Amino acid sequence: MKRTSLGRVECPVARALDEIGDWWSLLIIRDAFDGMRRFSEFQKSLGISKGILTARLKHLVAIDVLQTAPISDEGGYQEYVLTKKGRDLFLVTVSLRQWAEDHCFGKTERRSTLMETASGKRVPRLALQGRDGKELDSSMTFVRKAADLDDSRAPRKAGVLRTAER
Amino acid sequence: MKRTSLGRVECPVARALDEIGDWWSLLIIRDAFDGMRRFSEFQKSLGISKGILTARLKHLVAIDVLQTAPISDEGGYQEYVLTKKGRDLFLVTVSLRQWAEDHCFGKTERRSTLMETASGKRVPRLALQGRDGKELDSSMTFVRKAADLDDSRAPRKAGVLRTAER
DNA sequence: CCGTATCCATTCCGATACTG
DNA sequence: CAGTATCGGAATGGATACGG
Repeated sequence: MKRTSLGRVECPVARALDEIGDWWSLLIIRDAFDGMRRFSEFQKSLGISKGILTARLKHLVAIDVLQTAPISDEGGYQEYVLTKKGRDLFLVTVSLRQWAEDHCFGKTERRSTLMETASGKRVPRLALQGRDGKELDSSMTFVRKAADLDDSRAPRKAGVLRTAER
Repeated sequence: MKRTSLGRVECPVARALDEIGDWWSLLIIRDAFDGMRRFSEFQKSLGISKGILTARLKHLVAIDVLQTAPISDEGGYQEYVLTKKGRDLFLVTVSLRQWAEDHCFGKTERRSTLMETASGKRVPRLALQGRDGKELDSSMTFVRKAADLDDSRAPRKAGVLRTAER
């Protein structure tokens, strides 16, 4: 039996994962942000098998995250280039990167770093600002279901979240 | 043969995906942000099979994204609660959500919405600000490899990115 | 209610060989 | 170089039955 499809649910998080939530897609996209465009570049960088890479590239092209373009000086081959939809995944990769920097490395382990070209310094932290300009965290938000769309009155689910201290 | 492990690579994006990059983990975490804590709540919400849910919850506890706590009024059962590491995934879910809102829904399709409790309005857009206060996109950044850490001089890879117009 | 155990189909993925 | 084809092992995931 096939995996349950998340393509038509109302939650945007689920839809995103349905499109790019597999093990390889975001890594391919990361490499594309890093300037890679050719089959062999991806394959070498990722250590992925050719068959899987072919399948993933096809999928990413199909959902318009990547776009193929002919390589002019070479015989009939394609290169894979990010579309607008693909470039818009930038903040996704940044959020993952910053989370992992905080939680997935030992003190002494070295890691690659995202740098700002203009200043030559590290890219600042991502932050979600509320309407009042202060930073929002999850406890200050709630999800309104699509069905409640017409109900412009307030948050039934606010304050529901209970989490561990640490 | 097993899947290549990404647990020890130097790229934080890869490490993040190694820990939470499977099909279900971020959906479980999304539900946890939504206030769910019990096995049956997750199972019902996700339509996931019990065996897989068990495996995923165990994994998330093992990597300290979720934490178990006894349910006081009930016999010996556990509830699953986000840790700090888990709560810090908030921006990851927000970035995925906003991307999918932009690119994965038809004009007329309804979707759930992340709301700000205080104002009762939609959560603003996530944005990455550069040092100068202006918004950064991928073309204004580059990745410095760990090996280049001591080389504090500038960007060799800046401007390498080529993308499609659309 | 909260899982565990088992079964089975599908999918994933790496390895390799092959083609233009 | 850029794939395609095929193989086989491993993991995924749904369904169901069972136990505490």
